[in-house]
Amino acid sequence: MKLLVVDGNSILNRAFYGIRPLTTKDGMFTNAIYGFLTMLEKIKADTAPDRVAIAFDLKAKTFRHDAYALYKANRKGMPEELHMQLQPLKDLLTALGYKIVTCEGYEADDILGTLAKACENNGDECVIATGDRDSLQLVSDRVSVRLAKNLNGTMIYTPEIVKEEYGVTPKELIEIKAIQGDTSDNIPGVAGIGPKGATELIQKFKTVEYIYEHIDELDIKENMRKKLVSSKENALISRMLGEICVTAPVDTNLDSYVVTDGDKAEASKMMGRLELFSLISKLGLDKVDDEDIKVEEETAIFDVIELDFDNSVKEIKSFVKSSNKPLYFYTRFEGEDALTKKPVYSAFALDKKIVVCNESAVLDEVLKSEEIEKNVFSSKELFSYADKNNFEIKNLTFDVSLAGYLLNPNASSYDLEKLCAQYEIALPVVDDEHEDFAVVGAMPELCEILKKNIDDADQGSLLHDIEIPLANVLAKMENIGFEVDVDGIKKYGEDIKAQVDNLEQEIYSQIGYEFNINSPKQLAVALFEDLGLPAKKKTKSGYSTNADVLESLINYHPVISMILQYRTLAKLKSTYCDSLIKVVGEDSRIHSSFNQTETRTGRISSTEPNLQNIPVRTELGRELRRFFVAKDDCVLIDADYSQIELRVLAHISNDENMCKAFTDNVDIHSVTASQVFNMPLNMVTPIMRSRAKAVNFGIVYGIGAFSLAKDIGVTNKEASNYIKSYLAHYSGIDSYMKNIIELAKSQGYVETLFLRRRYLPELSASNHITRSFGERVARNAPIQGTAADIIKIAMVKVDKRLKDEGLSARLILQVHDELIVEAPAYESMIVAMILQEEMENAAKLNVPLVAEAKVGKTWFDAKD
DNA sequence: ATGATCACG
DNA sequence: ACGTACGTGATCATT
Repeated sequence: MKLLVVDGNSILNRAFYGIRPLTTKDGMFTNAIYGFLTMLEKIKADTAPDRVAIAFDLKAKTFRHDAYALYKANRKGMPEELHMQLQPLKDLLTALGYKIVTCEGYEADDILGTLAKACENNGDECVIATGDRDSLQLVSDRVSVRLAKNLNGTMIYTPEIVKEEYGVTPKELIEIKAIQGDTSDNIPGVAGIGPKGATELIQKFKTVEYIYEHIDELDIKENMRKKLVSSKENALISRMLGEICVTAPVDTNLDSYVVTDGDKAEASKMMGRLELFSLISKLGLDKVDDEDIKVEEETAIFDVIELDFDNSVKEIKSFVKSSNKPLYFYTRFEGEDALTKKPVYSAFALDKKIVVCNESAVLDEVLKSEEIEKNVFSSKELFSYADKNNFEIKNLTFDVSLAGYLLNPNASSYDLEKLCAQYEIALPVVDDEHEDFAVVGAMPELCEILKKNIDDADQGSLLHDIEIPLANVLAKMENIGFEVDVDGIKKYGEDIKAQVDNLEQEIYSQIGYEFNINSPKQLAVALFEDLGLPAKKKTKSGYSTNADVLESLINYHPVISMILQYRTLAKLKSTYCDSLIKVVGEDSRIHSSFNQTETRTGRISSTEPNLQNIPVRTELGRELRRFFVAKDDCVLIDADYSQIELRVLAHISNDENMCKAFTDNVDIHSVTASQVFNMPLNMVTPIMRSRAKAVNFGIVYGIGAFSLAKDIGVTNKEASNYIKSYLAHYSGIDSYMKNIIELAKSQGYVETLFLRRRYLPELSASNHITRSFGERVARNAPIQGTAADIIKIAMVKVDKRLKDEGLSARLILQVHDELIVEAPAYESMIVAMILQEEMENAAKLNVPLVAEAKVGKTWFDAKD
């Protein structure tokens, strides 16, 4: 029989500190729970126990020794964000069928010791899972300790391995500790003797007791004997404190620790509430969960019926007419990319009935109908479908995924299942063959809750006037795509490949052997071991070889600049030539996907391929933009905002000096330089301007002197002076930065000018790194988010203007502060005007918004 | 699957 | 004493 004993508090601690903070929407921390359960699964998989006991400390006020209580009292308690996870975890473990063991007046350690001892006595096997080395003293022939070093690394300790690592038997570890002490456990030990001395003494004399009994006769160096004598009392107390108790009054009958079925439905429900959806499936709870909740909540039973065109339309129309409510439906799309995506079926939630139809004509009929008010799951896919089939969608009033995103942009996805779980909406019961459709039956209720929450957050306009219309614009952008010159890219790629090959050979000859330059690990060996160059920065898995580090080494060895060059070119080749070519459609155009529910700030993102990070900063990289072209007889009109984030900052903070700078339309970085360096504008040098520019960026990101110093290559002190001077001159920004944190703490979130929210649970973290991150985000999110809102508004307005004025020009790309339109050459002037006008008038700020449009045959030409 | 690196705003 | 700017996505190597 094999018993697994888990040191609950210790593993919980590891999980909490080892996993980045995860929280639910309303700020409940869940990272430790998540980590604990993940680790528990791993431990079980590794050790295959027959029985499991999970030991926790009680919130014990009494300890078994008074002296111990005194020492322990100094120990720091758990941080609140860990403590709040403790009871939910225990409840969850119980629901999962585990036996939790606690013992009044004893610590988890003692429970481990007692159970381990019991196994030993009965001839059973025991594995102790902990993160705490204290338990190593329990190791024996029948007891092993599985020590979690960090999230990935674990060590199994047997008596042999303890001996190997410590040079003593497990029992003797207690003796060592008595002398060496342990500050984290407040065990004093012998002052002046550390691990080395303690180990030596115990290797020679085995026990503390023996040492003190024969203190005068033993062969010990005089100064060490002195230390031992003067700390005798502490040593004896320490000996007592350090030994784990093996006689705690806990149930030692192993059959009490069988893992039962527990209450899986309850467990799954609890995890749903904690928004730990990935765990539900990881623990294999999916199916059980749904049904049990349904029964418990007495949810309605829905019929799922598959109908043909005539009957579907009949049912839908009669529902709409009689219920006087919107139509709720989900359309399933399948396909590789924007062009091949097709509707497979649509499922409509009617009264206690889900009508499924795979004839797209039904979908067409519904989408075109002005009478049918539509609540949908993903409007972008529907808009895309309508666009491809040349009709317009009428009366689409609600999009579940967009609403879910606005309410909590921190979530990782917004599918119906997840949203229903998050908002605790029970799925209806349907027959076995139609389980997949059950979520559709929950849509009316889900929409009701989402709408209420959107109203409560005052986000109605953001959803209806910005995001939903934008979904239509994005869908059209995806469908149109961006024409590329494939042959041009190929030639360019071949040219680069030749250079990469050359560099590769040269690097090999410089280093003296062939290796994979793309492997940071192998490169680190080559540079820092074989060439003996100084390693500057460490990463988790070794020495960093990033561009910063390499640049600092550039004068040490000629191979460094070759490697830098190699990296640049290899990236250009693989990401921007080879991969780009693979995603060019039959129509010679690239159809990127624009994701509207991805970023936490409100920006859109672009994937497959990402067209928002096409090179521009280096000359060679920028060349690539020559192959992004307008189609025959057309041109590209590229318009970008000037300093939109700083203008937004000027508006939000209403800082007098910064607002004036923008109103006067003067160069903001020069003005900042003159403020920071305290001199007239005409005395500002290019270096001063570039430093001031870095400060401006830093301020937007939430700034720290260290990072600013690193960025512009000045001392920490200088950087901190810049910041001080900046905030003194822009006092409005200073007070904004202070106030926004207070506001964020008190309301739990920050918001943009257009009421887009971002929740900031990090602000209540006790870990200062996490908290500082939260503070930077609190400063940055309203700025970046408002800028995102503004360009979204501009996109909707530009799209409408182009249509209203009967132009053939079309928006094809957005890059955060830049819009690109493809238009017949003869429309270029009017389009440039429209772009500038709509972008500049997208929002009314305290400072003017400025946008500039340029025309060219290729993206390269239209960019400057 | 995760980390390191590097492309963009 | 800490570790260090905000937001993304793709690639390659490695586990």
